[in-house]
Amino acid sequence: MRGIPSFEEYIDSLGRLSIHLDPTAGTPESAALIEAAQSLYELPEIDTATLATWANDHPEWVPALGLTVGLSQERLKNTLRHALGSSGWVSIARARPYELIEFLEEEFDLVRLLTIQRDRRYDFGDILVARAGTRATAARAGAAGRRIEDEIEAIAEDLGLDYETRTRFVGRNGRTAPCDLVVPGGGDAAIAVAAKGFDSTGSKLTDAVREIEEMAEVRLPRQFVMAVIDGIGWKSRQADLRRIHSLWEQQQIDGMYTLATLGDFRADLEEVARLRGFL
DNA sequence: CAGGCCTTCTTTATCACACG
DNA sequence: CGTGTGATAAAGAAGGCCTG
Repeated sequence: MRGIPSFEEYIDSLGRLSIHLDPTAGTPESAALIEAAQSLYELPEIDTATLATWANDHPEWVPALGLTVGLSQERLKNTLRHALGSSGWVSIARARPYELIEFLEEEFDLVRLLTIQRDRRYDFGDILVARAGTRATAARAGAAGRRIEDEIEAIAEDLGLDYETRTRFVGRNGRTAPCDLVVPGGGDAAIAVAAKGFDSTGSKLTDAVREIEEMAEVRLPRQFVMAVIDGIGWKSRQADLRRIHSLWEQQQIDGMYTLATLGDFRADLEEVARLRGFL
């Protein structure tokens, strides 16, 4: 047996896993996009009718229209699922191309954006900006996440409650669980609130469910647990959403709300706070 | 700088339909 | 009527930023 290397030696032996790719190298995906762009470029006229025909002729190129209005492939999927009932743009483009284009037009201004971008000349700076795009989307993600948190915090603030945000609360047997808002504080929690908004999908939604299950498990009977859950990402993650909903049905948590029913949230929060003598 | 957040990418399972 | 294939849905892993 070899001896155990020291921690420092281990650290020094860590290496890079990913390989670096030449950003100018082509891939099958980029080739398809270039072909799609060329095809759009050659359209003699751009309007909803010609685009519907185009989409119907090339269903697999629909993502190019998404990119035109600033929708990545994943966002396109989730948006279509929300609006047209399915994330499958191929089927949609084949069966109801007009509906697809009308939607992109009304919601995202497709014709205008395509028209002005198609004939524009792009320089080196534009390319660098495009490559830096992932950074911008990550920043947007953070902002979207705080949206719900900010909303519920504003309500607690407006009601004049003492509260803490983004912390853990203590439940039975001294066990703790995470929460996004707690009244009046994590150490003496009476009301714990989870805020989980996702416009995209992924296993993070499963993690969010696990977190709420943890809250339900740790809570004392007298502690009130509420969850504000929203975002179109849940439409592609219905099994996870169902798990939260059944916690509610079984009264393991006391309330579940979307941004649209935040009025109920406020009313319930106020009622419980009054009951506990915080107001 | 650990921990938290959402999005993107990848893989696996399920479904629908054409074909022989 | 079984099978194979293309497409969608669902699940899992990774990436990248921000905040306290």
